[in-house]
Amino acid sequence: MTFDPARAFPPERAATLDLETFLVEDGLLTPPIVCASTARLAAGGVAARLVAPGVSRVEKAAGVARLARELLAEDGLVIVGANLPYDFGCLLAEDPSLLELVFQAYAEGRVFDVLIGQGLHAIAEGNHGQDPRTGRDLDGGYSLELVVALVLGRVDAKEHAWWRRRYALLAELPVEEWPEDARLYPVDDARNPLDVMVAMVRGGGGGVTPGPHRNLEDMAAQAESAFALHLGAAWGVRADGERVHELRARVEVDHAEFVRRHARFFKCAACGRPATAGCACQGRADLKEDRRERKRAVVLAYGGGAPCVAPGCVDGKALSMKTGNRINCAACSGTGLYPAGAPRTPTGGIKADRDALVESGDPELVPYGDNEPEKIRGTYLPWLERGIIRPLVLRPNVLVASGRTSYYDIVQTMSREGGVRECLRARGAWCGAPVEYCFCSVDYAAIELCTLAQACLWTVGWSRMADVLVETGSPGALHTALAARLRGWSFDDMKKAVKAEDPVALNFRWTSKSLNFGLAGGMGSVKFVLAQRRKAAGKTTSPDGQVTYPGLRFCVLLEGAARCGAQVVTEWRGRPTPAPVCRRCVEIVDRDLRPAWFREWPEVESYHAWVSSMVDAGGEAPCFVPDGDGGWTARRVRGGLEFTSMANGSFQSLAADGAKAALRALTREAYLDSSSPLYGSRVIFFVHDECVAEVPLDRADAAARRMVEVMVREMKRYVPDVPVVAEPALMYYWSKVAKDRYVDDPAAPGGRRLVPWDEPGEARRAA
DNA sequence: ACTCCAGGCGCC
DNA sequence: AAACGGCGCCTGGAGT
Repeated sequence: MTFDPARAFPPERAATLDLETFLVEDGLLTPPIVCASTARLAAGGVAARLVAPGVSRVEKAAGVARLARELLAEDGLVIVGANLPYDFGCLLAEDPSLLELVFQAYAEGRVFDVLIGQGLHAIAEGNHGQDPRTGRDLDGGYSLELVVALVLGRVDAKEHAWWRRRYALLAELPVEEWPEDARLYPVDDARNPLDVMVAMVRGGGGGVTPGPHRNLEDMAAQAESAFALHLGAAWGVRADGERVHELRARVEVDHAEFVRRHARFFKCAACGRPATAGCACQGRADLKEDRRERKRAVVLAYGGGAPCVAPGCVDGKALSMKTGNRINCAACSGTGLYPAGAPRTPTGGIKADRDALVESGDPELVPYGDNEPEKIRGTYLPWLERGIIRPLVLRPNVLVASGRTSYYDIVQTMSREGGVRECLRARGAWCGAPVEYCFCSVDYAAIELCTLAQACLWTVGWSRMADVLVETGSPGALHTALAARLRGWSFDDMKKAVKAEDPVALNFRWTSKSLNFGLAGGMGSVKFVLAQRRKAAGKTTSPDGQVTYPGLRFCVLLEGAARCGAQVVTEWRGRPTPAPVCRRCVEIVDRDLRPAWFREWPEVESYHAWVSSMVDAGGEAPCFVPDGDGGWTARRVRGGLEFTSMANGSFQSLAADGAKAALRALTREAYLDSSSPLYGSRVIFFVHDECVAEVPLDRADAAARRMVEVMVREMKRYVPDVPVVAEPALMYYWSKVAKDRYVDDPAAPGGRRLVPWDEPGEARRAA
């Protein structure tokens, strides 16, 4: 039976809801309501009206809440809007008694968000995040204005928008005294989503994506996920002032030292003079990095140095074709040096990233490449500092092309090292919270291997990876099993050796883990070697102990080479490599490791064949979900894919969909189910396979156990034939190194109670 | 002063 | 035959 959007979301049973509110500000995502507007289809057209009864803001807000209650309670009515979680968030702040009705509407699939609808359609079309008229990337997701233009072809969506950010001024005035534009704008804003929704489900819009839209079968899940994300985002997260200040002090010291040591790579931000020369602005302007100098150093370190021979290039400068200005010569990236042997960027520039510096072996460039404090200083600290006085509220984006989520904030990309995450602190008396909380973080173990195994069961019909998972019940066993095979040991021997932290065993397990995570998506030998020489992948010490390399060096680890990179290649199988790379490492991977990996998981070859056939058939991938009958179906498709995107996307989207289902279930329970140990907890944010919640300290153990239960249960609905494991940790400060830590407690299940693994700030400092 | 882009880099 | 993917933010430099 095919899905019919006009049956699932009947326009004749739909009403829009849109609020005008005070402005969102730091720490507050649910500002006071001023008025609402609503629209629905009526005989001969659309009936839209403004709701702002009475004189005072409080009267108006109460009227708006009454309207919302009527709409939510109307049997079968579909609520339509743009970014509805925002409106519901404001409503719930105004009138918490609406909570059950809101969740119920979501549970019944009666919430239709036109922004999500446009994203879903774009995913099917293979142009998510782009303006389909121009192909250019969208700067901040889908807005109502954009969607109205794309679906209806109307460009007047914000015609009366002058008042949009000024409704606070009208809050205490009766509506009769409002300017006409202020009365019209909300009505437009209610009418537009309804017109859009009708086109999305029936077709007939006048724009470039006139409808009917594809993928709307996934609307209910994504809309509720958006609501769950928004609730967590509005709750927000606090930063610990003392830790942030400590971190700031530390990185400023590090930064000053770094600039002093590498002064020749810095120049005055105001006048551009080298930091070493001094200038009139000194002390008043910041220093900034001189990219040209950085690239020159790379060219020289990689054996270049002759003058650039490009036509028109004089000391790295050439004349712009457009403006005639002197700009950097494209051939030498402005260095004025012929870049023989230097690593290059995809567009032909000189690659001067950390890898290029560190691998140059140049005694000055190697330490210059290691500038971890810069990212902390420039990216993480400014954000953390906003969270000292007020909570950091987040701006989630429920749906990206892969089916995963993103944030227009940095929560999903917080550095695991350097004490950055550890600045986020669970609320408690220290910040005036009425309840003591701790963080509970639960993440899935190797979930994308579990979903890969499930995808293979569906596309290939069998999976040795699934067999091992079922046999061991442990995703980590996939790494151990491969390590055992690579080393020629039995599984049990490898397991024991790893537990005993035998260095050889650990090397093999690290290597295996990397192979398992990289190769399923179609990664080749060269990129694999390059990826594993990143700092985060560990480190490798030469047999004589004289050199320690960042990352894994297979020539050293597996074949005892004295040095990595004794021979370097810039071309492999007739194609240039993204960076110079150790020949022996590539050979080991290409000749031994990669084939061994495919022998270990032979289903992947067939899986890749399935991917190839789907790419050949048009590049449209089903985003699998179980059909409840042992097979799969697709609630969403993703178009425009090539081999590697589809090879990855097919298990990535399954993991994303399962994790989102878990997020929804956790959120429902935390808000609605007073009998659950999760009641009163708040799932603050979501990092693909990890849910981070604030849970009341007095029931943290039970809440954590329940989070694990719910997350496993929900993921199992998406990954029915493979075991799923979720691992909890409690902590006062967010951390990736947090492990589950138990104390004996006869009253707790199993006689032990999960407790925070770290200490609250005061205890830490005293210690 | 502003926008745009490439490059770089953090996470899963 | 061969092929990791998915994000968003910051910076410096070019263009306007």
